[in-house]
Amino acid sequence: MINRENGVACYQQLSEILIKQIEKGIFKPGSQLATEIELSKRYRLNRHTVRQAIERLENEGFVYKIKGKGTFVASDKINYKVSKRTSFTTSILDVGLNPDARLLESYEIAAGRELSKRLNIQFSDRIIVLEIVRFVNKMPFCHTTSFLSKAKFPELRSLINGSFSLVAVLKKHYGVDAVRKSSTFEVSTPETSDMDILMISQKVPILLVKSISKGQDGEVVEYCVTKFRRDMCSIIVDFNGEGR
Amino acid sequence: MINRENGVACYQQLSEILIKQIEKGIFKPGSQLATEIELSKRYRLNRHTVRQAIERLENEGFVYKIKGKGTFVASDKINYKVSKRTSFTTSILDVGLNPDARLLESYEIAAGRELSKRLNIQFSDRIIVLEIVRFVNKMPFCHTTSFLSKAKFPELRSLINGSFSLVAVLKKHYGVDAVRKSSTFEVSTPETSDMDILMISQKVPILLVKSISKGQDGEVVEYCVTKFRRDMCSIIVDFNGEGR
DNA sequence: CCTGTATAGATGTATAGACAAGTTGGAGGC
DNA sequence: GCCTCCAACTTGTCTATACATCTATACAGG
Repeated sequence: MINRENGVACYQQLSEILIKQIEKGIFKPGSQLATEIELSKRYRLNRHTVRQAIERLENEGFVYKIKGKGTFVASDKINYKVSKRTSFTTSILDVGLNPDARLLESYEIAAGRELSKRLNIQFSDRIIVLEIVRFVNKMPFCHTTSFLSKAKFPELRSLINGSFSLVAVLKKHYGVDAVRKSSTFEVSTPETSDMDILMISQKVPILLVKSISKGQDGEVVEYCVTKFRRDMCSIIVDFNGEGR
Repeated sequence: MINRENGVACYQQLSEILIKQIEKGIFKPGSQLATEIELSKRYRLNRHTVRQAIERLENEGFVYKIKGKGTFVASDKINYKVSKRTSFTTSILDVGLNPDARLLESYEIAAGRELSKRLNIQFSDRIIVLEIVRFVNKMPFCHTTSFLSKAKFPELRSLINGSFSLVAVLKKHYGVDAVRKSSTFEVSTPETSDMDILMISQKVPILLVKSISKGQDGEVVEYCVTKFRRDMCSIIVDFNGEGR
């Protein structure tokens, strides 16, 4: 199966063999791949070479690994829609899945240089920080850190408790209609804390989305940084839609 | 420098040491990192362990490697702006850099199942395919494959020669005002052909953006797939702006 | 001056062995 | 029956060695 004379690295050949098998649907999502040792015997390769091959599958989001258990075929990516007005809950419900959220922490900090610029407030103004983990079908999906001006939303921390639709709280209690204005997309790798929260290894890339929302008056309402498990989603940006 | 008792993998410790050094600006973009062997001697680690550490830096876009030469500190990412109407050229000029493009290939194919759906045409209709590589400051930046209906733009292939602003050609010769309607963002890894075109190794992730543009009449004009070197850019989506 | 060769040094690939750490299931004791 | 503990199996980490491949430089020969 592995050609050792054609100049193509063995681990790349094995990668492609495995990807083809997965794409053909030979394995169902969640099913276990052959173990590293089985593969190394079957293809007459060293275990490290097999690991190199599987590493690429992991990076591409085809498989995930659990130490002590094995390597498993990943589920299809979720098509996560982002537009001016989409919220997490509606986006996930739209694709027929089950959204959930948990407020990890809420605290206050001084704005500092970067945040004061983003939120268009003073350097020493207080900022409310909300950290929320969102789940899809009970699996951790993304980790959002939101920054809002304390002066504008003084009671936000107590209001948010129990409700995870920030947009709804802002609308109901402050009459603010927050609309996404811009988002920046980057690929990164998780920090230690994110590894625990999102239950991934450091080797799995994450999609980093930084968004700015503004109110009716054009003032910045929220700056948020969301870390998506990149193996779980592809993100669809709708330039037109008001969403729903 | 490396603590072997605290339960943190050596390669992760080294990763963080190197990242900190780079972030502090000790190395300027383009400067060479210590070689693998130097690092392995300095930190008393095996060369493979050093390679594991550097692999993460490469994945994060901090460094790039050239076989036979060494490992080099990468430049800052380009903030590439995408909105309804931004074009590559204006986006790059906006950030003060030098855009360029080259038409790799143009050819025709039958639509087939997926493309006919995307372009809203018949299964057997002909499609014009344009492959364009775009450069920033002479460095390959992205690879775009555009799909357009041959019936709508019969002479496109000869018109496009020499001009790389597809939008301008459509406007000038067909009176069509193409506006981006939606874009899908995914992280992937390059195919063999992309590795050559974008001059990257298979290990460097790429950002895959699939976009749909429509004309004034609301009909789909273009479906394009763009592969960005993810180490070279972060992408900013503007939900409001008409761009320019 | 140009060219081809030799060499040193860099990363890339493959192999081998060892141990760590997490998971699972079964044997054995209670 | 239930619990504990151990053995087997899995992935994770580290080391060691060897050779391939590519780059750059130096140098000899034309």
